[in-house]
Amino acid sequence: MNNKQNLELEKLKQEMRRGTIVLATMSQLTREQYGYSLIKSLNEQGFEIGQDTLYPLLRRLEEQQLLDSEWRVEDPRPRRYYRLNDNGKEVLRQLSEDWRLQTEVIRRLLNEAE
Amino acid sequence: MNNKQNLELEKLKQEMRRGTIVLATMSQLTREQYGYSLIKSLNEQGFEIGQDTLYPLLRRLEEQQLLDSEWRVEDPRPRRYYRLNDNGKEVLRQLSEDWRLQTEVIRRLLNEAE
DNA sequence: CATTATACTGTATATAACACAGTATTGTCA
DNA sequence: TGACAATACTGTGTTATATACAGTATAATG
Repeated sequence: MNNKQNLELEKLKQEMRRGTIVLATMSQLTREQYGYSLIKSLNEQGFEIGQDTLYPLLRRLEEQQLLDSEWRVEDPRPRRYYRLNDNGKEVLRQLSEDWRLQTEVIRRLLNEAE
Repeated sequence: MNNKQNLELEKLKQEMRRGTIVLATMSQLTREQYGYSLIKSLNEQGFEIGQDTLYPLLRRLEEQQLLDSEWRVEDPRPRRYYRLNDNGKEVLRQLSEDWRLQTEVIRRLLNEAE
């Protein structure tokens, strides 16, 4: 596999991860977190995500009224805390359900391919 | 859940499916298929995909030299047949592996969220 | 012979991940 | 004490891709 092909492969993998980013992020926001801790936490658990991706996503989720955020200045350093609201929790439930169904479909497709 | 929120939810689900489209499509192309049969086959197995999505994808995969295609005019009707080449099969293998790892990570994240 | 299913091609658009740049504060350790 | 790494964001592109929309044309079916 040459260099260009490897690059294409990486792009395809990235594209695959793309769809899961919202789900992975929301899954961690049933309890309150701030951006940096969220990145660390996801990375430690094997889900790679950078600032470049997370912060815009958080703002978008807030626009869509799925989470609430709040500045906290009492902390050792000012931080913005994020947490799913009821709306967001319901959406997370539904996305999780959809995810389960969808992965089952893919699992079958892949098995068949072998 | 009001109308606007439902729309947002559908958009998020769609976004989730997005990443799986290449994988699902490629999984069916270890054996030769033409576009229309591919759409039918995927839909029957629970994976929704339309012409709008599939044909541009097939053209892209061919550009990336992951599949070969060929017009067949002897058929009752002219059809373009698609099939993964060796390159594509290798990419499918690697994507499948990545998918397995990735879904395992998400599974853990979701369990933890409950 | 009208309608439905089949089987594509081509162009346009919206969205979201990611890139890149910038700002500023808090440990830490030599 | 002063440099450096880690922390903790904001703002503005760029690019790739799914999807929308439009169009073309043939085969089967009742």
